[in-house]
Amino acid sequence: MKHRRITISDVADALGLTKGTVSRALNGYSDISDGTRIRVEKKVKELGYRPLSHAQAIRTGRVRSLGLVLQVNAHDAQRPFLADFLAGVTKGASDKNWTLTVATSTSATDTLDTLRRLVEERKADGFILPRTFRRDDRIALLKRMDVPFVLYGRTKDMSNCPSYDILGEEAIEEAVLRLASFGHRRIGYINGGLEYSYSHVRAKGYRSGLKKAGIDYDPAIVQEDAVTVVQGQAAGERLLSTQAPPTAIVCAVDMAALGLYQAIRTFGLEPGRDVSVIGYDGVPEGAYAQPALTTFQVDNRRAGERLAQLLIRRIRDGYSEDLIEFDTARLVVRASDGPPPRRIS
Amino acid sequence: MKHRRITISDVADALGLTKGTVSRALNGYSDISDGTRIRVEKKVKELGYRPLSHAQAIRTGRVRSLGLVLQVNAHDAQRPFLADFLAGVTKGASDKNWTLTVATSTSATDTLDTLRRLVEERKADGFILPRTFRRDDRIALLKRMDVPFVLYGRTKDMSNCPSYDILGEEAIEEAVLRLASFGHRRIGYINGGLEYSYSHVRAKGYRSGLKKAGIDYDPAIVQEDAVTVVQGQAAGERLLSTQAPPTAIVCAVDMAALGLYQAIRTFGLEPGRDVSVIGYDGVPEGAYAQPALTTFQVDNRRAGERLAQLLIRRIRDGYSEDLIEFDTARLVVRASDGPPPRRIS
DNA sequence: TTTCTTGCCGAAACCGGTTTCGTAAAAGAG
DNA sequence: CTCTTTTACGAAACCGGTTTCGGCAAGAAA
Repeated sequence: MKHRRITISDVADALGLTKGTVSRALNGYSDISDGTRIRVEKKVKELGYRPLSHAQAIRTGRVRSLGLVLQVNAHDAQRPFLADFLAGVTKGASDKNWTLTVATSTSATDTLDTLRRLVEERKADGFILPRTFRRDDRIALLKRMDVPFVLYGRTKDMSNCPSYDILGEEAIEEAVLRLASFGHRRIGYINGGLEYSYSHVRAKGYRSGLKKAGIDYDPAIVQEDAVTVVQGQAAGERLLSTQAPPTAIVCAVDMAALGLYQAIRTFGLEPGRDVSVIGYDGVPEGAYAQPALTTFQVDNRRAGERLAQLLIRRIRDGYSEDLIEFDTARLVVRASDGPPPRRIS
Repeated sequence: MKHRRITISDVADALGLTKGTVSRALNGYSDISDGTRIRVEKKVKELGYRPLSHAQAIRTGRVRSLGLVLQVNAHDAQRPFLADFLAGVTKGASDKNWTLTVATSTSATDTLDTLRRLVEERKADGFILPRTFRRDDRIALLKRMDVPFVLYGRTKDMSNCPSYDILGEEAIEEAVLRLASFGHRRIGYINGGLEYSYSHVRAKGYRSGLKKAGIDYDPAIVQEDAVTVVQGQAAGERLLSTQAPPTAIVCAVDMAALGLYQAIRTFGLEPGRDVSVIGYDGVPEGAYAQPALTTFQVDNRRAGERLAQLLIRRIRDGYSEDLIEFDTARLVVRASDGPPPRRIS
């Protein structure tokens, strides 16, 4: 025979109580004496009883699960950060005895459909929204359906939006100042796509860095929409083709920086020596590149864990102002930046 | 007021039926007339009714969810394949209206605990076991608890094990034969860890390839336990330090091949020209490496999708022999292999 | 016409929990 | 020592589905 799983009634019977009493004892109701509460807890451990979360869910409406919808067709920088991020999220979730339900989608509308389906079938009590856009339909949808969520990133209208984000503006500003302190005066910038909110954040850091360094902003040495190696290479070639090409370039995304390497070599120059490069993300490839890429490392595991905790609190206690957190990226100095080359001519 | 979700009773009331009848109509019972069945389906669509999966689960015992426990401390080659794999699994699952529950663990025993917890709380009806070991405790545990699973890979005792795997032996054999046809006679091999079943599979392919090429097996040019760049580099240095170093090296894992590149350069040689290299996995880094890595590409998205389908069939219909599938890896010819260098001396 | 099937649906139990409500016993107040 | 309040638990409803069982009505067989 299959060993039948033990239910709350088994626990109740073993103690001569009713299942209602056992349930209240386990859920911390105040009308249970300490004596019985302890007896119940002991018996639960003894019998190895664990409530079925979906049996609880039917009454409480909570499945104790976090939802995550990943859009994966975009063959962008999503890849490297995923494993760490998942590790963080599931850590944060399982610490509180929650689980994670993941789904994938292939387009923005597909993402919305998937979210809707998960909500309707109540597969999750709330959602983590990674890679937020400036204007994000997911947020609008979930707000309309009154479903809790937390952002990894920011968005235009942050009202009632619990969120966690890295201070990319600080990092990029620091990158600019660092290059300026090396003596660079022509510092270019390769940004990500403007639909992403992080691109605006980091661009802001670029400008404030220039201002603090007393350098004028020159749109001729700023590029956009580069999040892959190929796009980074193209953007780099455009920058280096300008009349007064930059001697240092900050990239909003590591993968673009790696593409920039190739562009630099196309011009017969050497990254790190002739043109300084500083990236952002901390992708593993950067450490193996030649020269190893100086970059700002983001701790995605920590991000995932914090996001899970924030979301659980949001689900349990509702929205409050203190559900907004920021963290910093860590500068990892390697070999791709330094003083500008001495002018020979 | 919050808009109450519509239940099966709402559908029943709207049609003047009982919820039991509606339930049977939707679940294909034969004692429902076609007329009412159609009326029910129309009304369901009209009202936008969707059953709560956890409400169904309480009676049926099925939560319609697949479980996946990833061990992520091992900072190995797991990383790149994850996004595609997840995309495949969730695709296969959601096509049948199932979902995916993921958890992570940091050690082998942690994995077992996590599996147990998910089973006890019934967070999943079955599990996908990635990266199978020769001797795998997860399999033993799930068999003992009578929980369905499917392997991505093989194991020593395959009895009653639904599985999907890539024919790594064929790929590696082809790699050896390809190198032999270029004229190589000293073909080395860098294997993965012997705890993984895939290492045995691919080693078998190496030997059979040698045999078909009429080359004797020489343990002096075979290395093991290399799954990272660093390990690959170390293994490569050992191979190249031998008395009669190989002119071509096959790697069981791409990341090791990328490490091998560095080892080759350490010896003042150039990968692809002086020493041919063929990898296996198809990691994206390989395409950007110099020279671009010739490798066997594994379609992890397809693997995930097939695994999900196999597992759902296993859960629904029980085990049968046709739940074992194999697929092939696709040779991607790039620039890291070719004829051996002409002997100058 | 009577009897036996068969088709089709209602009624109710059931799954494993949570929550409300009522009340006996114990404790406190007068 | 009575009366009121509190404590601590039992009883039962409830959540939203699924499944079993029984029976009415229509059609088939006798």
